[in-house]
Amino acid sequence: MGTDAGLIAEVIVDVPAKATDRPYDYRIPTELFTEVQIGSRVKVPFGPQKRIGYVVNIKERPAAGRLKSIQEVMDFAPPLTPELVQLGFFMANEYLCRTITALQSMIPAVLKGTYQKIVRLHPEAGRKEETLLSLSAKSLLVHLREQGECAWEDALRFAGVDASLLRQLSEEKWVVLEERVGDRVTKQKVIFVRPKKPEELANAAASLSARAVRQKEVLRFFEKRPREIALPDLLSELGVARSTVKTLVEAGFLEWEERELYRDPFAHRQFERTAPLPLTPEQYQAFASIVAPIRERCFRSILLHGVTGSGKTEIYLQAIAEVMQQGREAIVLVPEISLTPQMVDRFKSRFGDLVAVLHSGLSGGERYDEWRKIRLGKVKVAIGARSAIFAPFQNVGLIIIDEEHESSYKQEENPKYHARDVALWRAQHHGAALVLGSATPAVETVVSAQQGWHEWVQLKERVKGRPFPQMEIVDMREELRKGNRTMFSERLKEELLSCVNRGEQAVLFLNRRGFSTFVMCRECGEALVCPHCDISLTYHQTNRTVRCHYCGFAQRMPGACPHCQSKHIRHFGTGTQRVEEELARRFPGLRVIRMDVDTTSRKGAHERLLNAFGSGKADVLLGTQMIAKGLDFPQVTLVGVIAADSMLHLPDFRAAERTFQLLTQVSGRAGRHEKPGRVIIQTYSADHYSIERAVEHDSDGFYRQESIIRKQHGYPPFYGLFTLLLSHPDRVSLMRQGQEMARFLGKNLPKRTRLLGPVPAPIPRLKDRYRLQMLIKYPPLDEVTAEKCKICLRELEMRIDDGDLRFSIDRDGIVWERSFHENGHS
DNA sequence: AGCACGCCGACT
DNA sequence: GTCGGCGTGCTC
Repeated sequence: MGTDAGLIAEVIVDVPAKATDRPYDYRIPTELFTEVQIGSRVKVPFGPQKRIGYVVNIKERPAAGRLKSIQEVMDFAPPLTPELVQLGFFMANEYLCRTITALQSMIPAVLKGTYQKIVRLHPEAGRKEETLLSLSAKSLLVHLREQGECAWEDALRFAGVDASLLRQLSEEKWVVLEERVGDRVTKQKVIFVRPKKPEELANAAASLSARAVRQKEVLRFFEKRPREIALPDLLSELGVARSTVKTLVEAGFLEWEERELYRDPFAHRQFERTAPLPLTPEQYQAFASIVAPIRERCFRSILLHGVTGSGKTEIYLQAIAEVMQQGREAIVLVPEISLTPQMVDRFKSRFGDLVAVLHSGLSGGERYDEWRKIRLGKVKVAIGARSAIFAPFQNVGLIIIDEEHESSYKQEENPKYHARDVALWRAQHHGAALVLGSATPAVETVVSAQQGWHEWVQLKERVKGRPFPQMEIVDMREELRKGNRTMFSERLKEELLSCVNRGEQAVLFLNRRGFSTFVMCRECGEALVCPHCDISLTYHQTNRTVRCHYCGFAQRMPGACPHCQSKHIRHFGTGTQRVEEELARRFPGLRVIRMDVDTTSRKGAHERLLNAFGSGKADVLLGTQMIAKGLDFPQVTLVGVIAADSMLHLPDFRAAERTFQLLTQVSGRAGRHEKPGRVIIQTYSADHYSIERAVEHDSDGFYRQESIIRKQHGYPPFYGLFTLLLSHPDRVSLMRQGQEMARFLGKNLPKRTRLLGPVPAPIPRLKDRYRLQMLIKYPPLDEVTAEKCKICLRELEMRIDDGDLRFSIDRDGIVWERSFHENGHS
């Protein structure tokens, strides 16, 4: 400790509290001079404790008098680059979150959770006299004898156990306090399977009993492809059980071997190298617009507005090749849901092992490995979901956001960033090209393109001149009048039948899972509501339960109304399970695959179901949201949307936009290959513009109309929006504090703003917490006012003294044209 | 967020 | 008298 000369590091400490959200100065010991860099993760003494922090600046003179020293540098290479540190400050300001929270969101989880603190029984503890210990200490020891060990946090849950007691017990050798590091082992054991005698596979198959269907399937697979394959891949590819393979190994037809290898999710897969495909004139023009800023090495953003099937991916691939030729790197963001093996394969096939893939299916350690390849410059392309925008490259030339309108680019937890905003910041920082690709861009993106902030490139043709599917609206009010009270219109039934009779496939889309949407008593009119959330419960037929889709609450379907004991309690509305049942009744023999959260929650189920459908094992694919995008099956010639208005009436200013996007995206699933496609849209709101414009393939018309409405109602992108959400376990306290906060805001918000609320949030109670919402609107393009709002909101947050009150702020309609670099961080 | 310090009630 | 409850305030 001392004040003498030397280098000083500014450190953001790993304490996500408002009081500690600022850099602290530490002396850098001479022996660490070369190791400590901006972005380094370090251990520092902080008050009476030792904590982790990130170096955000290095300077010569300290701000405070007495300085402590950095104790340790934790990694070989700093996990953050100076650019990402700067970005952290930007995000903290922009999204009103703690700097440490922003920085932590940029690195893989294994680096932040760093270690779990564990309390273990000391080996000597068994032989010691316990009588002198306090009651709480004894009860903890009893627990440890049973469990062996427990997490530090759990130990503290014992009455009377606190940190000082634990430390004392550790000094007296009753327990061991241990810091356990996360799984950062880079080796993995994988079993490989191969045929023993490839030439005898046919004979082997013949020798099996007729009942060994699965075994024969495996042998036939190897006949076609007599190479070795990793066991997990074999299982997921064929959907067979491990035991099936084991039987074949024991019978001597196959052999397997366990090998230790460096974890690489794709190492054992073979990729056919692909060459660039020739581009159509339209595609070439788009390619040229992207490549121009890359060659000039200056920032530019491009909205690539291309109809479904217009070949955007090939353009991305060729633009990336250009970037790599310059020795720069590319980041590709795709929505998690479309980060399918097919998608990844396309990139891997073109660029081989120069690609790192970051998706949620990876284990913590695998993710860390991929991330490290980026950090160490071993790869040139990073492809992944939202958080891949933080890929620690140093020389980015191109950032691509595919399906840029997707709501999954917005993070729902703190920091509540939008990957699009972060991408813009990084692209500006690097002088890179930013490509926003979509068939149905977000309204704000279209508007800012119209205002000239993005180059707007349209792709209006599908590759190989395939026609757009014919789209048809069926007005369900009309059906009702004709006496058809089922969920299928006559048109849909007709088309479904003829589609299946031609031997082709259909996709049916319904945005609600479960069997019915709500359960109501016909006697008293009360609906069943989740006891924790104030949301109607959904009936699930398979196990006769009612479930809350928000918190997971489930109970048996009651036999009588809990309010009036009447037996006349019934479910209403339509979910995927009910459609499935109805299909089975009306079309006996029809083979249906249902895909929703309930059928795809098991690992690999998603892929297996899609593979089954793709290989013709079903006539109909019935599903929710998750089947809307990215699917490409040549045999699909009919798409049916069972209730197009299911999301139209939600209390969300983006409801119309979402409906238009959804209809356009699902319609893109039909007739992508040689056979022409047809789309049937059932709705009770047949004349709504979002549905009409989608059916007419008139996106310009939709954006025009939607812009007018957004402007009229004062919504983004024509107004800026802060959405405040307050939640509290007690309704009365919440109401009172909501009123107080509104009064404070009313007094302190800058001029030119409007405060709306507080009103109950769209979900008024969630997981036993009541919720209130407030909106602050401010004029467009007015970043001065936005900045003043942020100051006011920070002050508001400082005034909260109720530990039970949770307060979160969402931002919308951030203005695009302002140069982020002139703002915020120092 | 932790953790120490400090100030009041109920126990040997 | 002291053990232990949790309010208050600080962390380079």
